[in-house]
Amino acid sequence: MKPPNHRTGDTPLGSGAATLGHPVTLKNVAARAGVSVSTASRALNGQARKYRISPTTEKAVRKVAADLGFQASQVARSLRLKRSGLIGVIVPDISNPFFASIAREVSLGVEAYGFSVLLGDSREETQIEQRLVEQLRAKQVEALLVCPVGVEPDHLVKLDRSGLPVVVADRVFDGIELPSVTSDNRTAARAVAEVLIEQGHRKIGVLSGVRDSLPAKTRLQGLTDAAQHAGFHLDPSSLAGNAFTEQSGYDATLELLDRHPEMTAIFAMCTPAAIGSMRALAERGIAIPRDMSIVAFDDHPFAELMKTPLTVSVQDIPRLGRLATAVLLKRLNVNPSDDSGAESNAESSGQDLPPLSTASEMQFTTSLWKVPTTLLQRSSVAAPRH
Amino acid sequence: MKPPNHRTGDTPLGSGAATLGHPVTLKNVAARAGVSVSTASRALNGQARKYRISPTTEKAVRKVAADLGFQASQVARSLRLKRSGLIGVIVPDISNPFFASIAREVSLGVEAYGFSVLLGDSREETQIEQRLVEQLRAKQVEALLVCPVGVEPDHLVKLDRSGLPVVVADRVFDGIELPSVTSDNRTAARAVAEVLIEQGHRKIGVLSGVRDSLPAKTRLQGLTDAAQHAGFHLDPSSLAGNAFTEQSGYDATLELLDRHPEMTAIFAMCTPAAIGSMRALAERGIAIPRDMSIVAFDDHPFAELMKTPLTVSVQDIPRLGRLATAVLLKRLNVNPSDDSGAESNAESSGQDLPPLSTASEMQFTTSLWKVPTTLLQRSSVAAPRH
DNA sequence: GCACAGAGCACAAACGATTGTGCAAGCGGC
DNA sequence: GCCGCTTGCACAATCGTTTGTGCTCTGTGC
Repeated sequence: MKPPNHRTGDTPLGSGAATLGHPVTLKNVAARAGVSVSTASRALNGQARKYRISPTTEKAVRKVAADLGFQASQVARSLRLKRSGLIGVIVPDISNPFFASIAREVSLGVEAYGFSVLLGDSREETQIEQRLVEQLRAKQVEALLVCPVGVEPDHLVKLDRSGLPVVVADRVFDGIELPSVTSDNRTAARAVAEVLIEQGHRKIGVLSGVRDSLPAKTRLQGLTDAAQHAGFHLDPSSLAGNAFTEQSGYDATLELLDRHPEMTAIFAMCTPAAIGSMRALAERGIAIPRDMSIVAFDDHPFAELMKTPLTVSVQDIPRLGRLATAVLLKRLNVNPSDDSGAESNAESSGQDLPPLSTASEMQFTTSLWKVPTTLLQRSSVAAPRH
Repeated sequence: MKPPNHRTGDTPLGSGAATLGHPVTLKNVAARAGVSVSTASRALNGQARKYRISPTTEKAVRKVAADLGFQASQVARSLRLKRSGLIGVIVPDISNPFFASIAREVSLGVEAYGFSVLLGDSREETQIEQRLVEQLRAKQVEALLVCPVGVEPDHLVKLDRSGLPVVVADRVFDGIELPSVTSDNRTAARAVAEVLIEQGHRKIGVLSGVRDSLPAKTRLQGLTDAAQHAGFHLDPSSLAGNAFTEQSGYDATLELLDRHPEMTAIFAMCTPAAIGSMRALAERGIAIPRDMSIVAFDDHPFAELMKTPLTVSVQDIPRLGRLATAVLLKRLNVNPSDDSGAESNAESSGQDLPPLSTASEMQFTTSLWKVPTTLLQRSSVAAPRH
């Protein structure tokens, strides 16, 4: 009828992919193979037996498809199947290795099931986060993994209720009605605080992350636990900062130095804040650990290599990412070894994830999974000189 | 006819988004507003005037849409418009801040134009890279930014020829027929090499990245330039390694230490390799810079904070990312200030990008843009002791 | 009283896939 | 020779949009 195979057909030889413009469509394949579109579709989707397509025909279709370099349009497919194969991942800052690692694990983990990751960088701004959520929703993502920026999880809860599975990681909120994945911050905070306390520190300044976020609250809780156990308590005025950023750590440190000159140690709620703090301390000529001890939480994998040693509580970030991925997949009802998946990565199937083995609790709306942390002591702590 | 507004209609009050399942479609909106789908579509797309929809009707439609929380399905839209609004970004390792920064800039830069970024992590494997390319192609990405893994750009060139705009960054290839963005590696390499040479180093070991990649070749070239200028030349046997990875740096260092015990300095082609090298040196009890000097290229922003100081050539990564984004956008024919874009980020429009001001050269298939680098000297270099 | 213009909207055909169902052969049994 | 079963495939509806075209009014000029 139309001259469709003129262009695709007159390349030197029928082999190779489409040469230009001409998106190779199923219709083309079908025409060239001399069958109908439906037959072509079934032949290519392994539905040959089911719909009684002869092996001869099937092979013919496959050959033509291969020759033409046919790739089914996922958008048409999505429309029909109501499955976009897209998963949204929204993080506050992808250039932060912590979030990058999480994104990475999700990307690797879902790839085997034919999903792709749509990336969103909220720049630590709630407003942008919301815009991204809308943008990704419009793109029909099938699920969302969010490391929320701040303190407003409401729009996420609403989204989840409206049928789009949402999983939150790291920046988890208290009583949030969403499946969440985070580290065991309380235990970790206590452990890291005890390093200070055992050295005799009592005047401890805290560089806080977003105050209302669960990580911040829980880490504070762990510190309080440790203090209480050691028989003292922390004055609320020794808290400063309100963000998980380097800038916040810098500002908060200066603030604390002014407010509490007697301070002998700093408890940073994240590595970026610790780095900002170090900058501030360096500017004031305060040496670590001679004049000031410092401990922190590991938000990224380079802490190990930093010039000022830093005692940190190390999160198993890839594991956290894998756990989040597993939760996502469960919510998407893809049992590992379902689709074309089950290829190589057995680990992404949740085997190494204890909480997931109890697969029963995976039908939930609100559960909190925790990943254990380890303590890495480096010489950023000494006894106080005062 | 059908009872479509039964479900969407009986939520407590028409306000708020869809409560469950019911994807709010244009048809719903139209029905509720008492108009046809086409009218609804035009009303919502600002085509009211053009198609003589009365302002009354237009407002009514808008209101209903807002009430229902209507969001046009991008997949249906894509199908019709043949524009997916998707841009693929494929990098060897997203958890490497260098690539993460690039991905970030792309994500931020294209967001204003309604594009989203589909992320692919090739794990430094050509095979996976190719699989990802196919996967993203099927998802109908409108353009691809690739930081290729290795040495085979052919499939990318073919892709570009077949009509899918491809831009490559960083891991650029010699004579590759694709628009490329990279740093000015030759100059940078020369500068960093001269730091060694001026201290008297002549026995220099080189930790190479992928041998056939342009960054590796060009950086070697810069080193050779510097050597030649200083009146000596490098033995090919002083090269080791063949990947931009920490492992490669580690292995190559051990190899070189055995092969050339007289070596006094190391020239690492990337920071991960430098880090691997440091590990190897530490294991052998070799101190920096006392026993061995080392210089490197900045692949990530934390070099500044590392415990062993490292003299590096610093790439302006965000700028590289923005440049790549600008090239992408150009190839997509979105002039900044076209769409709903032109919001805030003036910088992403290419203003800060000198090579782009010459907008004429943007219609190309094969151009190489370079971003300047700076030199950051830190005490990882001392005079040789031998 | 009629033609005609413009306003205001509806119809229907795409886009590229999937899938339930229907239709035409071929073949064996009686 | 007819019925019925199997085989092998084609038809057509559908997913949710966009958009060219055509239809029906209302009002005006003459």
